[in-house]
Amino acid sequence: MSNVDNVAPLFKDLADHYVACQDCSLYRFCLPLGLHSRDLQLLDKIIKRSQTYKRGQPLFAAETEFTSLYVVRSGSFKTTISTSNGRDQVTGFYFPGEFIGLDAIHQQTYKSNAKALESSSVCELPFDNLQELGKEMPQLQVQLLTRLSKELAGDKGLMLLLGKKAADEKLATFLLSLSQRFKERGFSAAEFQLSMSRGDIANHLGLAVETVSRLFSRFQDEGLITITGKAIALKDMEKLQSLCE
Amino acid sequence: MSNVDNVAPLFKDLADHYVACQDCSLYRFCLPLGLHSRDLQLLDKIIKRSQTYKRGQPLFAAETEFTSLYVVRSGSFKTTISTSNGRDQVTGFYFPGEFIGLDAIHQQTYKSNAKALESSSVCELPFDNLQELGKEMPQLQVQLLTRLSKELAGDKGLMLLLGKKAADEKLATFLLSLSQRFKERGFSAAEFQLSMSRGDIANHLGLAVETVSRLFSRFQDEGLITITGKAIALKDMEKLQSLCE
DNA sequence: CGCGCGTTTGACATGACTCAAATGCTGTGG
DNA sequence: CCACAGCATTTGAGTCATGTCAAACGCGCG
Repeated sequence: MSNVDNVAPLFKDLADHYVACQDCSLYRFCLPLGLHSRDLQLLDKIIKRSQTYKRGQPLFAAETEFTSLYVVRSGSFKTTISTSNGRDQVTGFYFPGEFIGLDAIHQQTYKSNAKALESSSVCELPFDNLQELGKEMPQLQVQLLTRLSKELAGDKGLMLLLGKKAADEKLATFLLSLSQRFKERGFSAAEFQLSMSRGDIANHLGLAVETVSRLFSRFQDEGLITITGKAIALKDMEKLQSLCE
Repeated sequence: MSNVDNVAPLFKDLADHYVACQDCSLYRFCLPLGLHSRDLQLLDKIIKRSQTYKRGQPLFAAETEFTSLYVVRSGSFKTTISTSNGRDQVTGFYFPGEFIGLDAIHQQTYKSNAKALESSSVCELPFDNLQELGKEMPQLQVQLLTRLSKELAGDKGLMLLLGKKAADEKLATFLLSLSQRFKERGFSAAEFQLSMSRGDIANHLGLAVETVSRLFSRFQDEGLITITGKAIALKDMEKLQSLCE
């Protein structure tokens, strides 16, 4: 049994077969929210439910032509950007219902790399078609605007984390942010799987792998969490929360 | 003579009197770009050209109701977000033609504080009116989307800076980014005024004030820059550039 | 079953922060 | 217009959190 299947991907039921937006279990977190039935069907037609992506497989690469936005359908992804000398920063993790590629709109070029963290699938939204549709569906444009704004606000929070927080505060903030996102999707806020590696977490938080590893150990010793491999349980949310300020 | 007037604010000519979009010297960097003449006039009508803001004066405060987007007309602003225990992070500096408040759309609440860095003025765009207009002007929505995407891309770059760069690389990157933005606006890329304090720069880059001060001195010793007070001249762009990777 | 990589743990080095103090600039009030 | 008060900036010395290097471990995959 592969590592990938070992950890059941989120919303795995959506991975392999066609599901129209209106029947999709992600509907209430997703773009079409608030569209009328007729509009929904039009949107449905431009969505490409593409193949699945295996762990490590790129969804798109930096510096390639921007064609589509993607919404995670099942599994998870990470995005990274790189300096010219090869250092890179994990800019985000993406879970079902979340958009990937929003930062590519303005230059019509992807400026990040996006990779699957586990077996995953996406809904592909060809941007030109989406914009055509947007002309007749203001509500769709509003949704897009809102999504962009939400990611922007999240990134400002990350800037606070990266610029002002100590290592333990960073990790606590990260864990609670994941927890919150799983909770919103109807999963346990206290127990979940970390589909990304320690290296990815460390990179994302601006820390060394060793620091993250040591912190996981310390948090466990202090009774804040239980962690075995990729499975984590948050045991003392209040203390974690108090670490975040 | 006050400090504020000492340093001539950018686009000061726009500060005090009414200028229609089509006559505005910022037109080609601004929202209305690409709108038809008729649409431009409609947009013009919803814009509030509000009073000027003095140094330190808030444009809006975090946790207050979101009503408007703002475009800087003259001068400059900074935005900050805070942890619950009072630490705060400068999330951005804003110059003429740039949008402030885009991260507030999704929750209809400002989540940052915005403050003038010098005597400044803005165009206020009441969001509800803007959305009304957007329904009949897809081009306007596209512009908005593009602006949001651009800021998002910039923030990803800042995450790379905050997470992966050493102090001197951070400062070099910051200086060149300012240089680039001034250049785009038709100003000298090599010589400009730093309207923000050393403290603001340090905070924005995730450094201590002392570190920034020392780096300015070092850069000067090494012939990379000349700096006296708020006036800076970039003397060796290539070396600065090589520090950024 | 064995190789390889991700993870953990330990020892040490160091870049950047903190504390402290001198200096300079700015805005204010006389 | 000048003098003073207060804040911003610079510079120096010492500390510390986190990174780097190194090695052992163990899980997962072929």
